[in-house]
Amino acid sequence: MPEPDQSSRLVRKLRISIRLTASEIRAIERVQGPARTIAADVDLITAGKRSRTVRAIEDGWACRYKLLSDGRRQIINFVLPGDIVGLNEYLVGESDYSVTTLTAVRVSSIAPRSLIEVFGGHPRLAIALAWSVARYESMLAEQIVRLGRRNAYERIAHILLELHKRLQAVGLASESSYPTPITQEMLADALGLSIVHVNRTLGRLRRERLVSIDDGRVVLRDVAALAAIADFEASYLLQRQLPPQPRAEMLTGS
Amino acid sequence: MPEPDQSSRLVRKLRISIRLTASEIRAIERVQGPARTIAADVDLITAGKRSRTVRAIEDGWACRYKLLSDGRRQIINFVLPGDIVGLNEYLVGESDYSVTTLTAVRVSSIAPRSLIEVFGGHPRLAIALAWSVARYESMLAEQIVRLGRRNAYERIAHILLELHKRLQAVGLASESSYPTPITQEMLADALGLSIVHVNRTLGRLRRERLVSIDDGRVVLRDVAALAAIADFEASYLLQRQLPPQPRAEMLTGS
DNA sequence: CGCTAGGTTGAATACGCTCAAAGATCGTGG
DNA sequence: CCACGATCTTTGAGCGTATTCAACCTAGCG
Repeated sequence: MPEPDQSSRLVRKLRISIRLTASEIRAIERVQGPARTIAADVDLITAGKRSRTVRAIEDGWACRYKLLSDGRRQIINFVLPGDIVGLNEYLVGESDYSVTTLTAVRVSSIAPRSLIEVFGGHPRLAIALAWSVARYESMLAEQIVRLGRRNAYERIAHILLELHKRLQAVGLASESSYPTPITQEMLADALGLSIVHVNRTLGRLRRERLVSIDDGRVVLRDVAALAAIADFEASYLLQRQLPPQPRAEMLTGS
Repeated sequence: MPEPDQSSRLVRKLRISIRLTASEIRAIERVQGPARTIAADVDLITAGKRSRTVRAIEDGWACRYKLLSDGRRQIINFVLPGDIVGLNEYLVGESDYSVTTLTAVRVSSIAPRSLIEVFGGHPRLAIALAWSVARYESMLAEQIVRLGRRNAYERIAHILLELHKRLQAVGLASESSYPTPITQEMLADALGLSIVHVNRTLGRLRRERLVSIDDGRVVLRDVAALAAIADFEASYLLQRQLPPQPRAEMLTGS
């Protein structure tokens, strides 16, 4: 029986792209401050305001969203354990979007300077981080395809599969199900649909024994059929293991 | 009379975020190889293939897109002069998306290694690049909002305004118009609409004397009205000038 | 026990799609 | 030089997906 993985979610996430050494793992855990808990429905980042804090999500869900002036809301993407929030905003100095917690969230702060110091000593970690930023871009691109060229039925199937893969990567999903705080309203705002239509479409998926969401848990009853419906291709999420000495020259310039 | 700006599009783009010194400008121009021309409808990057070339677009239009297995196409974003293509793909080693030229395109190659060397000597250039990557992410996020929460009329107004601002930034648009190779099919694929519906909606915008696209030129006849319709907020594109010594510590770790 | 948040359902409507056909422009080959 | 094909645009008609409005249900909580 394998012993349970006790490392932080951030470590688990970065591990996907690179096999980390013990010293690298310690280095990551050193940049993370002590974890603290933030309640649900609190803005981590507010649109239009300066943002100088970088955080790693340890537990709980958040989302990045934007409001139109008439109140319509669009969720850009969901933020899950293992994700880093605020790096982009720190860089630009101010955010165009808000990030809000959907549940109580356990986060640790990261001092950007200490991040840089660590990268100096562990260039492969810089690569792992750059990789994860690149994967974030791929997720945004896939969200664009989802909204632009998939119908409601396909969109829901697709996003539920994506969340499954992402949670699996950090050890938070079983083979075919995962706990979730997601409401039909959140799904509607993420998928560019109305609540009513999400409800009806979820009902159809349930009647067809493909997915159900009950009691805070998504159960994928037929992953293969769902993937076919959604034209789901997980490669944009999967991160291949880099070779022992990956393209370190990229960042060190050596 | 101000003399015309002869610098490369890449320099002009990077200049937006940072006031560049003469030596920095020379450094940028040194990393760019000689410009060469690529025909229209040629893939610069092909989905699923390894990609090791990084290019700066000097002239012409391209787009990043993805095909679903049944042939539906979604354009993720348009790639304009001044943009860099392939950095993300170089990092991940392989791309999930294709990038194809929409017109003949003049590009210069950038050797990633020389890029790193230059950053060593000019840390502010690294910041300018990171900034432009962050702005790219903002554009993807705004495309998500456009597709998820705007109707056809608003989407078209919004994207035409965005293209205007982006082209203005590199000196390719006048106060209220710009040349464009865009077809109604491209607009449809970018905005998640059918060609027919794009045609009808463009017709409406033309009849209302808001925009017209004629003879390869977009003419914005009433920018203020368009911005109101689209709820267009240019802040996600505008890049503020950094202070003389910007957060260089971020990248140098000093 | 009443409030709130979330989920469910029906009916009418509207936005956008598909299918179909035809006009316009341009390059090319007979 | 004109005909032909190719690409892009335009328009009509009918249909379907998704929206809006409205009402009602349920569970949790103060």
